[in-house]
Parts: sequence; C-alpha cells; structure tokens
Amino acid sequence: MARSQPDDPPLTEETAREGWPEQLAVRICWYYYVLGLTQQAIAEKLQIHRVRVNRLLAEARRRGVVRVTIHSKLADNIALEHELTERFGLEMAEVAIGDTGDEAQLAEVLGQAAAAPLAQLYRDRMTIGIAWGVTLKALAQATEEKPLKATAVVSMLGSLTRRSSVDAFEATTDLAARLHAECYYLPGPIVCDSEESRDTILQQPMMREVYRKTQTADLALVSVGGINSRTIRRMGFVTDREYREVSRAGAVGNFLGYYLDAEARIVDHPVNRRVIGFHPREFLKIPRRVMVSGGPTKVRVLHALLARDYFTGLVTDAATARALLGERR
Amino acid sequence: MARSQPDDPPLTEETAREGWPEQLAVRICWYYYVLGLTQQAIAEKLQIHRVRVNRLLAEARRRGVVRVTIHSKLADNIALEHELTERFGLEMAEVAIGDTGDEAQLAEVLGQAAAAPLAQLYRDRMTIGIAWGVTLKALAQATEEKPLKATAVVSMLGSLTRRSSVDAFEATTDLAARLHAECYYLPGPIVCDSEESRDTILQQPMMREVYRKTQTADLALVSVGGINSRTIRRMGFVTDREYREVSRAGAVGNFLGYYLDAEARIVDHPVNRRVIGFHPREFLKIPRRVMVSGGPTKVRVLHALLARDYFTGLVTDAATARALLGERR
DNA sequence: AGGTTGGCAGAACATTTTTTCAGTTGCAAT
DNA sequence: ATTGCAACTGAAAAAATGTTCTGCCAACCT
Repeated sequence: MARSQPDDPPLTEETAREGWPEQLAVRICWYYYVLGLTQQAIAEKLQIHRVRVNRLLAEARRRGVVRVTIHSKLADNIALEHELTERFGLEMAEVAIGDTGDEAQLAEVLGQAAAAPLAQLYRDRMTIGIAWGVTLKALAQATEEKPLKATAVVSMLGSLTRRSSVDAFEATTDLAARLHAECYYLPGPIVCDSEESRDTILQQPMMREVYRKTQTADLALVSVGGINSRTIRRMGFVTDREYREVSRAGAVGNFLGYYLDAEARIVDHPVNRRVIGFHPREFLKIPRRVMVSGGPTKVRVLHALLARDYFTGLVTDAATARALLGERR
Repeated sequence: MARSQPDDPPLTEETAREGWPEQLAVRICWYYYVLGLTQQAIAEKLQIHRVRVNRLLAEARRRGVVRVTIHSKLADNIALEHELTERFGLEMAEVAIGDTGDEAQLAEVLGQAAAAPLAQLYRDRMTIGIAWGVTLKALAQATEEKPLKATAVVSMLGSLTRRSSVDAFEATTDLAARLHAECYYLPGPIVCDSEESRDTILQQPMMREVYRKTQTADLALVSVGGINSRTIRRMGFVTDREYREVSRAGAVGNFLGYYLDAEARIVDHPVNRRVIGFHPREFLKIPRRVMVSGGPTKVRVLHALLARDYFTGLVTDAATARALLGERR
C-alpha cells in the first residue's frame, strides 16, 4: 500500500551524528513541509541565509529525517516496474493493474496495459514483428488507431490453425489495420509434421521474403507459452507423447514456437526442428524486443529469457513481476 | 517520533474518486519523489505537458496520496510550538529540548532554550523589563554578549532576599551586563510586612522612577511560580497560614508577586496588597511579553494567563506544552 | 439546435529552488 | 605561530517549479 523510497539511507543514528544542526534542520523541515512556507520565508524568520535553508532541507532528506511515502496500491506496481528495469536491464517495464488473479482475464489485462506504452514506440517507416496469442490479440485490439507511413507488421511465427490463417494472424492483421501498415504472414503451420517439410516450406520464395522482412524488424512484440500451456498441443501440432518427452528433456516454456529449458536453450528434441518461426538467435538482432506475458506458468521461461537479455521491454502483472524478482509473496 | 502534516485530508477513499488519473499521478509521484526526476523529465518520458505533471503532483499531495513525515524526536517540539502560537495567539513559542523530567534541571534547560530566540528581540534603545527566578537567571547566563546602545534592563519585582539585593537581581544584573545596558532595580522587598509600608515604599522617588521606567518597557521577560512553589514562602515573606488562606481562596500560582486564581484574577487577600511589583494590568501594556516557565505546578496559572493573552511569547518544555494544549499524556 | 458552463490544456510569466563558484573561517598538524 | 585542509558561507546564475490567463472542448441545459 504505502511505498517508501528504496534508497532509504541507513539511518543507524546517522541522524544523531554530531556537527549537524538537527534542531534547526527539523524546524526548517517542519516549516517547509508542514506549514508550506517558502525557503525564503523560513530564512527570514530564522535569520539565516536562504541557501542554508535549502541545504539543510536537502541534507535532511538525504539523511532520511524527511520521508516521502506514496499512499496508493498503484505505487507498488510502479516500484516493481522500476525494479524490473534495473534487474533485467530493460528500457521499459509495465506492471498492469487490475490483476484479478484470474488467468483467463490476464491476457486481456496485459494486452490492454501494453497498448498505450507501446503506442509510443510505433514510428513511420518501421517494421514491427509480432507473434501471436491471446495476449497479443488483446494488445492489438486495445491499440488506438495511429496512422503511420510505410510501416509493416510482420508475423514472426507460422500459423496456428490448420483451417485458416485468419484467427491465427488476428493480432498481426489487427495491429496492421490500426497502424495503417502493410501486413505480412509466414504462410505455413507453426510446427510441421517433419523436419524435411519444415525445410521445404522455408525454401519457398514467399516464405523467405517474409522471413527476411522479419529480420529487418525494428520492433518485436512477443509473448510466451508456459510449459503447461496447451495452446499448441490443443491444435494438434504436438502430440502428448512429444510433449512429455520435451518436458522431461527440461523444457519450461515455449517461445516463438520453440521449447526452451531453464537456461533459455532450445531443448534438443525433434519437435524443435519442425518449427516454422523466427529463430531466437535472429530475434536478438532486433533492436527493440518487448515481451507481453504473465501468469504463474510463464515465470520460469520468462526468467530464463530475461536473464539472457532477450527483451528490452516487458509488460506483465504484479504477481509475475514479484516472482521474477524472486520475491516471497 | 514521526510527525505527519496536520492538514491531512480526509482520505476516505476520496483518492479512489473517478475522473482522476490516479494511475498516471502515482507514476508521476513515484518518478518525482522516489527517483528524483524533474517534472520536465517526467513530462517528456510520459509524453505529456510539463504543467500537467506539476498539477497532478499538486493534486496528489492535496489528496494525501503523497505524504511527508518528519522523522525526529525534535519534530514533535516544533509541532507543539506551532500549536501553542496558534492556540494562544503568540508571536513566538519555543519548546525546549532536553527535558529530562527533572524539575530541578528544568529551569536551566528553559533558560538556555530561551536565550537564543530572545537574543533576536534585543535592540538598541530598548527597555527590557525582567522578573527574577532561577529560570530567568539561567536565561541571563545563557545569553551571549550582544553590545547594545542606550538600552536599559529594569527589574519588575522587588527584592527576594532580606539580606542583599545582589542574588535577587542576578538575572537583571547579568542580562544588563551582557547587553551592555543600564540596570535598574526596585529597591524594596517583593512582599512587604503590611499594606501601609508597601504604599510608603512605593512613594519613594527612586521607586517611582524605576517603576515609571518599567512602564515604558518594550520587552518583558517573566516567569511564574506555581502555587506549591516555595520560593517566596521559603524566604519568609508569606507565612504558611497566609499561604493556606490564599490557596483556599483559589490561588493557582504566583505571577509578578501576585497570587492569581484560575481565571488569572488577583486573589482578594491581604498578602496581595503588600506586593511590590509591576501590576499585571500595567504589564499588559508592554508590547512584547515573553513567559519563560514550565513544570507541572505551573500549568494551571500559565494556562490562565495565556488564555487572557498575557504573553506574546512562551518558552516552555514539551510536557507543559502538551498540558497547556489539553493533550492527554 | 444553440447557447452556457465547467473543466482542462497549454503558453507565458513569476517565483522559487538548486547549483556553481569564489571567498572565509575554523581547525589541526607541522 | 604558521600553513594547509576542509567545511561552510553567501552571491549570482541557472534550472526548475508554480501561477495566471486564454482558449478549447465537451457535457449539459434550455
């Protein structure tokens, strides 16, 4: 609820150290913060120089005699954001509010939360790579219309469904529409039936073109699947047996179609050689990479990826943020 | 220990009221107070106008989202001073630190505490009326040398001892010396043996001269005796019987030699007609009147006098201040 | 529909705060 | 006693903050 500044000095009675006119300083602080007098007025009242008032105020703050607390449940989130950016070297972190604890709603909440800060990153002549998933779909739908020039939105993964590519690329299509951008898809399944067909498909000129386009992306918007996430399995791309095997091999989640272990390595399993998706190695070359994801099942894989600087931005919920930071609760 | 601002708004979830971008405001507060960014920098980061940042900060403070606390035992004293000035319409109040609870030391502590702030009031060509007592003696001794021109220090009471006037006027003499001022005494006992001799003594030309001088005082420094204070009784001016009588008549303390009741009226008793001292009525004509006193026995009479605007300044200890303000502890 | 009102955004201005810098003073070691 | 160091002071400049005023927009009323 209340959050005090993290850089609280070690006030181990440093406050009581000699040689500092605490009496005077406290009086000044009182007049300044409680009564709201100006430093000028205080200086006159106390018959001292204005600058001295200023310096004693600064010193009082430094020593923690004066403390500012922010009284709002929202303050914790901002604190978490700050810790995330520091800890994982991010440019930007957003901890969504309205985290109901209901994982079904989480994707919606995160998408909404991500929309506004991301909108600031969209620019003319930009290529935006995007993955799919309910979270990114929500993100696209929550994005305000922002007409851009010569901008492209490119899907970084193959299609999810067998039937049609419409649903699967919804996020791509939707975002492209809102940014008045060109839209490109990877016209194949996310996971093929065999390594050979994957290679064949990747050889297609159209495929290569889109893939190349993706490599020049300026911004990537991605999400991640927890190991238990059945989104891919449900679609029948991966059998239960394969799933069990890959789990046993140490997989903790799925990123861009690939099953990764706790060190963010691609698990050595045939299923990972049938993926049509942007390779994580390539992904790292994109200058801005924003992950939008949250929930208990995603924590391990998210942590693995974050620890290896996979992202420059993160949008998540408070519980996940705390888990990522290794906090208790 | 910690003191928060008194004008805390009633934050009965006013904070959660609609139509106010709390999310944004809290974020701004965080950046401003915790990270220490400037309003300008925050505005740029958040892509909003600088003025808006400023206004949201102000609003956050107003609503109590942001609170400032002063973390020091000294802060309470400053708070008490402020309440005293407000409650009793004082120009100045000083609550001394170092209140050990030992009443013997209290006079010393108060005298020391009073010295510095009072020193600011001393001016050239000033006439300073002063009473006596251990407190004012301590005050005089704690006063730094400050050479003034054409200044007079005048005793407002008769002498305390029978033997010599040296001790009794110590405060007067001492203060005069430190201010390089002329020194005047009321050359008679504080309480005479009879009403007639009081009148006789007051008729003395020397007496009248000093008394007149006192009437033109610009500043008066006084103390007060609690009803139990035996300073006067010990000296034998007032008999135990008289003391009991005057107590029964409602006296709660002694001010300028006179026994006063809880309404600050001079108790109707012969002993009060034998006093050689400045009359309270005259006293009120002095523009600046500072009371230096404290201790449980003084509270009632102090309160009576303060309630009738007898003083423009007060120096006391924290316990007495709280008692005067009607606080519990 | 047209006016009215209230609230908010932003520009310009005023004030306050902070920093910088140069000089001073007190203190300690020589 | 002298010299060097360090901390402190206040003046001035620079930066930041706070305020006022104007105009816009939207909601509301007639």
